[in-house]
Amino acid sequence: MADANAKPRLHGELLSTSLLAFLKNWNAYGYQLSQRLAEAGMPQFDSGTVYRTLRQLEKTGMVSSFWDTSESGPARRMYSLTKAGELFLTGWIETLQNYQSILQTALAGFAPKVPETADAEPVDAAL
Amino acid sequence: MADANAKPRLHGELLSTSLLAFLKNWNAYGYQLSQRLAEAGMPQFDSGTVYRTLRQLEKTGMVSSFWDTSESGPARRMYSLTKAGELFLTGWIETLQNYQSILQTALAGFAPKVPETADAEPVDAAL
DNA sequence: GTCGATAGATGCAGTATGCACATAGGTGCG
DNA sequence: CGCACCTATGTGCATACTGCATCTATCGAC
Repeated sequence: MADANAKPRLHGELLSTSLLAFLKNWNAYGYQLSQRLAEAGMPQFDSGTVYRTLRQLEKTGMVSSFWDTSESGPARRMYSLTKAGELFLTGWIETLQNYQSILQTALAGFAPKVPETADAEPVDAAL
Repeated sequence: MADANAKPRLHGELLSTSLLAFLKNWNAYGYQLSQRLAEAGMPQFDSGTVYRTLRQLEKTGMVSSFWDTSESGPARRMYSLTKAGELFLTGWIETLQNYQSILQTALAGFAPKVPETADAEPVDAAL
């Protein structure tokens, strides 16, 4: 999962959140979302996973979809965000913001309140 | 995975990154990290997963550890960040920052550059 | 008809995860 | 001592998620 020279790759909750965010003010279908994410500079990820994630989000009521056959070409499954999805998205945004601020705190010298725990001299990272 | 009333839960890369960040200027052991994360306001997560993740990070060379028996009580596995871990961490921080900015863009009215694709009027999220 | 792009989906093998439980050292107490 | 409880780490198992390859299908161009 975490390989030395592994490029960060989005999946799981991050992918879900991305998709919901893109759908916030935009109705789109899987192929489109997959492309936009790639264009947006996200590390590329599996389109199969995108489709499956979307179906999952639908199953849990975060998005709703219908087959769009108005355009020519293969039918598209158009997705749109539901109220539940919006709420869920909001929750995640908050969590991520909180997460980032904790990360920053941890990186900037020290972590959270350290009661009386070990002193732990800033050892020169061994390898 | 994404349940309507599911509270965001950290795992995967997010958990790995958290752990590495905490270890950046601080040597600590699993139990400690688990507690700090909880105290920091992170959604609570499985301690078993934390331990396993730490072992994994060690296996991939991100952290190194040794048994600390200096204090009384059960032996502790003290972890410290390696050079590789620092690099990996840096990469992830960047990715996450990029990720967040994309999220923000998507949330703030519209997503990434939309070439000529569907107009998609800002439909009032159906349910 | 065949090639390529679009659009979505699935099978499979490998991995990650949550939950419950196991192990063990140490302290406090009657 | 016996026992409860906290610290500290780990494991087994069933389930879920993931990446990769592959499959179907529609349409336009040649």
